[in-house]
Amino acid sequence: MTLKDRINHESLKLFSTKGYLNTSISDIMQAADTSKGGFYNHFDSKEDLFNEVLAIAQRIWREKVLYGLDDIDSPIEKIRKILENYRDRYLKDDFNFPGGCIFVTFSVEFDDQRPHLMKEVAKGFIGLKRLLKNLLEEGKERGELNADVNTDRATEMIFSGMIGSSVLFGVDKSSASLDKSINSLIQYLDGLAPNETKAKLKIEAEDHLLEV
Amino acid sequence: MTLKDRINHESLKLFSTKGYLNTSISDIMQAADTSKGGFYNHFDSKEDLFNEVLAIAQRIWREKVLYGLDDIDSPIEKIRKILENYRDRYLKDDFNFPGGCIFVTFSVEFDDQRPHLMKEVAKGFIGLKRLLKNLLEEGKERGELNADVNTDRATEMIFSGMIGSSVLFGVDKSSASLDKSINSLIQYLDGLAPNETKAKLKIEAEDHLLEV
DNA sequence: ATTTAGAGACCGACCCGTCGGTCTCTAGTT
DNA sequence: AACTAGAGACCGACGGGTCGGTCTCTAAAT
Repeated sequence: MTLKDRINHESLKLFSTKGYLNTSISDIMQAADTSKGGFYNHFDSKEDLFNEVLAIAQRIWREKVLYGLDDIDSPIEKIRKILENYRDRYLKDDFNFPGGCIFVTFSVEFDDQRPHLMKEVAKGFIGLKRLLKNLLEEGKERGELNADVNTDRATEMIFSGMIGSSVLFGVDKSSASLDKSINSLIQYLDGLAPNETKAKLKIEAEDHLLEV
Repeated sequence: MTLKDRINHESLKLFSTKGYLNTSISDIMQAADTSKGGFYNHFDSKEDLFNEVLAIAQRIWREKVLYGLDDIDSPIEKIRKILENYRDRYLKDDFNFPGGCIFVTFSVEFDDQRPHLMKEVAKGFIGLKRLLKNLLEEGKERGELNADVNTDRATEMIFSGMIGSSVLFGVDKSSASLDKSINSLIQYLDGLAPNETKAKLKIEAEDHLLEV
């Protein structure tokens, strides 16, 4: 592993835990076991490093979260897979992101003070949201969702649920509670399916008949 | 308005936009139009200021988000009111929190580097979650929720949805998109109600009969 | 009513440490 | 001998915090 790779990887970890602004070059030097000279030999500036690390983080995110999606045909099952990947392969990835979702960290520290950096980070959010929306719409077209499901609202629920879950995982660092919140999203997704809804519907209709 | 109040209020605003660690005493001095001496005459340290500001933020949060709850009997309607307050009275409160939810900002910057400060912030999250859970359970007991609703999961959905919404509001600062994400949560809440579910159920049952 | 003493609000120069970044030098490779 | 990766001394700006001092306001003394 070259020094540059080491700096990139250690920066990724530090940024995910401390954020960009609160990570100093000294922190990075120490973690990567190098010096000012070693650092500035490979990077023009801290912001230069940031851009490289962001690109790496996005690449890893894609690898982790979109893993195995091509093997799945159903758009709704793809979303389930995304949620599972997000939970198990991305947020719990202590090797790359010991501090939790790096994009959430970035967005919170950049939103009001580093607009030009924020822009790059926001692109990722927009991409994820669009992906979810497209999959939900395709799922609905294919009849995998109940006809009365509003895909816009479902997108909002899953998307903000994912972001919220990762913030809360950052707070308590508990795998168990991360599982709970992501599993709730998966259950929510299941609840949008027409067959289950209809099964539930039948049972309740019967109950209702018994009651009346 | 005394200098101390001014410092507290300006700090509240600055912390909500820039976070605690990235707000300097100089920033605060400038915003409150005072000097080092003026500042340290009222506060022992930056952390001392933080504790005071946190208490103020929590008080405002309660005032804003729990506003009008006592006039409502139904626990589920209370949750609806909380969501509406959270959307209109809290997150859009530019006077106190121009940078969005201050607790999210704090939690993201503290989670891995200021555990003792994190603890205080986390208490608020725990309190909100418990409040939601209690209301949902009470709502279910009263028959305001469908019998098959899992209150634990519903709590997770609403709670992480609220947190996620405020992060995303911080990113795009768009009232319209905040409305969309909070309204989706309200619609979700409505979907847990037994009457609506049964009405929907009936209609769909009829449709199903027609199809078969 | 006037004087005056003291409390404390407020100012800003200053301290030391750390920040991001530059520069020179060394040691190893080719 | 030429080149280069890396080391670390160094720079000015800025961080949180201190300190000597001024100004104002109140309350007791006259």
